[in-house]
Amino acid sequence: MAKWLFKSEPDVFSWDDLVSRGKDGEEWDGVRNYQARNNMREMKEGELGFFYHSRSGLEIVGIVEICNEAHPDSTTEDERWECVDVRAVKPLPRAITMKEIKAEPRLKDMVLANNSRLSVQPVSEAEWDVILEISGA
DNA sequence: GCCAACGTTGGC
DNA sequence: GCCAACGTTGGC
Repeated sequence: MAKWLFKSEPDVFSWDDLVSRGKDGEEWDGVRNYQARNNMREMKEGELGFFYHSRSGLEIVGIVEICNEAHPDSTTEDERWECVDVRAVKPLPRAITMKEIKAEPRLKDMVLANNSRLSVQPVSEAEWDVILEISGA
């Protein structure tokens, strides 16, 4: 199963906000970038992703699950934009910072470290495992 | 708060 | 179809 990573500014929508939505999760709306949208179209229900706090957080804080595959974004009439629904699964035992990711040779090719602008991105199985490992999971 | 990097827009 | 101008993102 593919792995993913979702970025959000904690001041706008944080991990705690997602946790508060419970098992129904939240629509990952507002994405207006084709690459990010295409990634969401690839997602299958039940796949997992990391939740990353950008800008004022700069760390991976938790694991989310895709609970609804791509559907039209309810926040726009523009039918180009689609989104998935995600729900919080569990927090990482320890948040992994951008600094740690950049310092870890095995994560040097991670999209997060190389294309800071992409808000929804794929994570390789190897990268996924390294993050869990250094987090102590 | 700054500004580099990136994506998008629109005039030609 | 090119590319300059513009707006936004996000690390620092």
